[in-house]
Amino acid sequence: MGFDAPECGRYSLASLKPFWMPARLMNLKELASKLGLSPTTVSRALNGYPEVNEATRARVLAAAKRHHYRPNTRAIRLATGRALAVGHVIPLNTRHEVVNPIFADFIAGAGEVYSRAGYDMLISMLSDQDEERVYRELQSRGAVDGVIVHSPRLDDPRIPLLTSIGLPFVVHGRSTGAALPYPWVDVNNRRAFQRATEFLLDLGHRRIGLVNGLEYMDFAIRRRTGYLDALAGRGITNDPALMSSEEMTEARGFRAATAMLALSAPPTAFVVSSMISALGVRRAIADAGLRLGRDVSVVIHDDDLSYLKNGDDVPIFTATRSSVREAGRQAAAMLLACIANPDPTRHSLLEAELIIGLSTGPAPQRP
Amino acid sequence: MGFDAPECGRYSLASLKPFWMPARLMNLKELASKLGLSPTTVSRALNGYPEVNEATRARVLAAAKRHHYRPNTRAIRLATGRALAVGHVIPLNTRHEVVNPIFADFIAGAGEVYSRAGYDMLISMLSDQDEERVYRELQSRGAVDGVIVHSPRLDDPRIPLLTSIGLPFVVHGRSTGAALPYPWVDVNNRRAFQRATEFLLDLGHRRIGLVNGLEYMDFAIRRRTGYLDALAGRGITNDPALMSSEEMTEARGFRAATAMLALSAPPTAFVVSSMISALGVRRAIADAGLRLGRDVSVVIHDDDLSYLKNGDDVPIFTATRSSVREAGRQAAAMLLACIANPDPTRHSLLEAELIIGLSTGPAPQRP
DNA sequence: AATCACGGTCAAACCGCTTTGGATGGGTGA
DNA sequence: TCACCCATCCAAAGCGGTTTGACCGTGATT
Repeated sequence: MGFDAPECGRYSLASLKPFWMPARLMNLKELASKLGLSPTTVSRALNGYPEVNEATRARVLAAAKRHHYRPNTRAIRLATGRALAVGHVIPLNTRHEVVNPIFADFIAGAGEVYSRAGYDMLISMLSDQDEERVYRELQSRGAVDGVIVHSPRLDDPRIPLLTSIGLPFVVHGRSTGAALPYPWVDVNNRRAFQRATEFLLDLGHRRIGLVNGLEYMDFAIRRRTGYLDALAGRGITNDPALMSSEEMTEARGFRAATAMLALSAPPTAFVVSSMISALGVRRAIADAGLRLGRDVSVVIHDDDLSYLKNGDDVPIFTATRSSVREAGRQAAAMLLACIANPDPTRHSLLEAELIIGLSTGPAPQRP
Repeated sequence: MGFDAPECGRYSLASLKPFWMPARLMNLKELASKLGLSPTTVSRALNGYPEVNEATRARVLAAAKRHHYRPNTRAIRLATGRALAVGHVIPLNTRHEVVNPIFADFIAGAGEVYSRAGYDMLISMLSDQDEERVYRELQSRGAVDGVIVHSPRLDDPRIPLLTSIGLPFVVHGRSTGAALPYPWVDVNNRRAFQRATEFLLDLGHRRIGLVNGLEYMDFAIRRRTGYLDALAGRGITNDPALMSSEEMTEARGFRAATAMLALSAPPTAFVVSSMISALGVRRAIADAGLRLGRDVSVVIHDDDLSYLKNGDDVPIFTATRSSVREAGRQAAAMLLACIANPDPTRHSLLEAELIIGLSTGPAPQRP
């Protein structure tokens, strides 16, 4: 308590003043006494309760504005018992500490909804080992009213955990094998990849490579299922050499595609799980002396990331597109709804849109 | 208050129970009475105050662990007057709502530091119009103890604003023209780009294109200065047709490089402000039938983003590399220091490392 | 033996807001 | 005229911690 003396010689004390003396803030009691009213009445006036005279309310509102009064969030939180905040717990891939690239756009969407509702957004990123501890603490410290669960895996342990400790949550994605019902927002990954694959089949491609994400992630499994369903629908047996499952980075995409293109019967097309992997696939195609969209076709899944747009006007890649920012908005809205009125049966399944870009064309004639 | 009845038929009420009945939590008073001690003593024991018997302290700690006691953050915040939280206000480019791609890695680094210090990290993203309002509210609501200022512009108005309202802050980057001293963490952008350009000059390149970010951003100006300094140092006059300043997206990088390569005297090398733009530059080079690293050289600035690594083992691009995650760690640590003991003269200048990749080679002989 | 210092503990005030349970007084209906 | 109602407003009790100031034995000091 009380600040230490500054230990800087170069700058005048005057110019430093604001650093040492934060402005004293107006509080309820002071505002009330200025108005000659009780704190009770002022509080009610500001919060729109009916039992206060409209003339009084107007006076109060005017005074509040004039004195730049903002109720202290800390006090509100304690008094109401609500945190007025939600948490996003972002798992970092333990081995490489990779942040999921869709994360920024997702929370940009979610943040819109929270700020409109007067909620704060808390982020905690951590290696996935101490996830359980973090969720428990978030709950017992009363830091948040609910959380978003990111990057669900198969039969994800976080779902029973959160359910049992009674912390409201919404999952971004789904978790195959979960025993309990839980609220979620997800893209129809299976359908998207089935359509992408069928689109290539319709163009005459028969050997189609899958460059997928790591298949302990739920979405990656669904995507593979869609890919396999499409092949099976045309009576094509799948070739394990044409299916890779890796982290979704440029380098891994490059490596996977290079390996497949070196096969004696190389693929004439790829379905790729992410924009970033696809950049590596594109590089592999170029390095092999082939031309994208003519010699080799590529369909990607496009999360419509703001900093990695699939082209300005014409899409570079043909893609199944689904805005992850919109998913963020929906998940946030659903979480707020769950906080107000818990109901694990809520969910929202978003359909991806197939957009045609420059990266696909008919299968080349001579194999 | 009080939950509404569930309106779902499919699931048994038992399985829903956790959704309706969050577990009651242990609090100080209850813990104290279980121990036959006063709340005062228990509080002091847990917080390591000296005036409590070590035997008592041990008892208290054991009981706290046994009952899974966590002090309620809301109460601590109110009682101590500290928010125990810091804010990151992320400006969204108003026109396109683009999130800065380095953001995720920066806060991953910052988050490490905060969580070790027991601080929460609050994110708010918003169009840059209502920034001022947000900072003021963050302050007057008492939601945070300090903030990180992202993406500073020339003579950024946020610096005098925060200084005057007395909210501790650290800038990630610098703001040319600021009148007051302020704490910052930044990469030596000028030096990095000077070295990158000199490296290309040493390889014999004479016409070097600059694909820069938008030059109302402070870092972009410093980078251009470094580029120009290097050219001037060799007595080369710069050609405005070889300098572009755009949003750092793949498509813009592609466009800028394509235009330069179509000049009658095209560049034989590029200095590129970001990994993402460089992907577009690479595409432009390939589309022009040229080969990266042989016909055309490229040096990029690499923020060492976790999801967009510059190659797995060998760097794809020659680059000036500086980890933005490390910058996040430093900024966070500095902010915590400023909160504890304000001092606007703190700063940290990180030097980028020049790493040689596959994208550079000697200038081709016949121009 | 009386005094002092001190380690260990506690009661109570406080942080700034919400909310419960009255109080007050003018208007109404019988 | 009197009881009753309703519109307004307020005092005080939380919320769950921290922190101040006081208290009380005990061994050391004089």
